[in-house]
Amino acid sequence: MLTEVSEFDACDDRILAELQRDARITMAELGRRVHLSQPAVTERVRKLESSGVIKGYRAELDLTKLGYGIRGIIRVARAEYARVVKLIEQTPEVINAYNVTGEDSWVLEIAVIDVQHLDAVVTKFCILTETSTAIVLNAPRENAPVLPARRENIKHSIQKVTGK
Amino acid sequence: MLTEVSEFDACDDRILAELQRDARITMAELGRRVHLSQPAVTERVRKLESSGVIKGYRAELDLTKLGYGIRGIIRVARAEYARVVKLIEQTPEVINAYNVTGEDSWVLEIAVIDVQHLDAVVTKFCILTETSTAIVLNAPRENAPVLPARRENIKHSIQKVTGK
DNA sequence: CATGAAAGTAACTCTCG
DNA sequence: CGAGAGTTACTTTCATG
Repeated sequence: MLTEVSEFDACDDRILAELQRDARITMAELGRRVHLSQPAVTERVRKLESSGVIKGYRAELDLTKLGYGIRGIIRVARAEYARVVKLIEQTPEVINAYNVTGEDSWVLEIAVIDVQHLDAVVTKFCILTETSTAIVLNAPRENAPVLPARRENIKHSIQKVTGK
Repeated sequence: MLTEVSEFDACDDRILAELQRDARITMAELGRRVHLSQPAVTERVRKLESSGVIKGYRAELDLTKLGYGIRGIIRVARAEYARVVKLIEQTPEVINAYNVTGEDSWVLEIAVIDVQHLDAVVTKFCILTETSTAIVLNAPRENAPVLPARRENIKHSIQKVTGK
C-alpha cells in the first residue's frame, strides 16, 4: 500500500475538522454534527486512525501557564547529524526540531522558563556549531487545523508572470 | 487573579502527561492510571481546563497522508505588521506563524502540496518584503509533550564559564 | 437493539486550617 | 467548624457487537 494520497469525502473533511477542534467529543455528538449515525462515524474514525491519517489525540497546553515564560527559535548551522540529533534528544526544552535545507540546517522551537534558562539551552547548541536565536514575541497562528489537500482548493490569487 | 504560575502536584503532572499522550482516554481509565476515582480526576481536569492550562484537545493528523508533500519554513523580514498578519490570515497553508525578535521578524511554518504550490505561497510573502525559504527534510521531534516548568528540573549539564 | 462501560450528579467522609 | 478534595452510589448517556 502506497501513500494513499486521496479520496476523502466531505464527510471525512468534517470529521477531521471537528476532531481537530475538539478531540474529546463523543462519537455520538460527532455523528450528530456530520449527519451520520454513531456507528457509522465510529467506523470512519477507526479507518482514519488505522490508515495513519489521524496520528493521535493530544491535549494542548498553555506553555506560559506551565511556567515557560519564553519561547524561542534557534537556527543551528550544519553539524554532524548524529550529534545534533543526540543533543536534541537530551534537551527536553526542544518542542519541535526540523532538519531543513539551506545553510541553517536545523530549526528548533524551544520553551524555557526565563533568560537564564534560554542561555543554558542555547549554549548547549553553540558548543556544536554556529547558532542564531530569536525570541517569539507572539504567535498569530498556532497549530492551525488542516484539511485534506486538494489542488482545486488552492487560491490562485497570485498570477505569476513567468518572465519574458 | 494573576497568572497562577505554579502549584502542580505529581498527580497533575501525570494527568497532563497522559492527556498529552492520548487526549481521548476516558476519565475512568485516567483515574485508574493516576490512582484517583473517576469524579476526582474529572474535577481536576475541569480545573486545568478552566484555568487555561489545558487549552484544548486536538487530533493530530499526518500531513503527508493528507496530500501535503512538502513542509517549509519561511523567514520573513520586517514589514508592516498589520499587512503581514492579514496575509497570514489569508493563507491557510501557514500552520504556525511566529513574530520574533531579530532581522527576520517572522517565522512561518507551512504545509503545501508540491513545489508549484510552495512557489505560490512563497510568492505571496515575497511581494511584501524579503523572505528566505527552507524545506523540512525531517523532524526528529514534533510537538513534544511538556511538563510544568520547575527550576529544579533543569539539568545543569552545562557549566558556563563566565569569562575571566 | 441489547449489553456493559463511562460520564454526570448527589450525598457522605476525611483532613486540614 | 467550615472549606476543599476524595469516595461511593446511582442515573443517564455512550460504545460495541
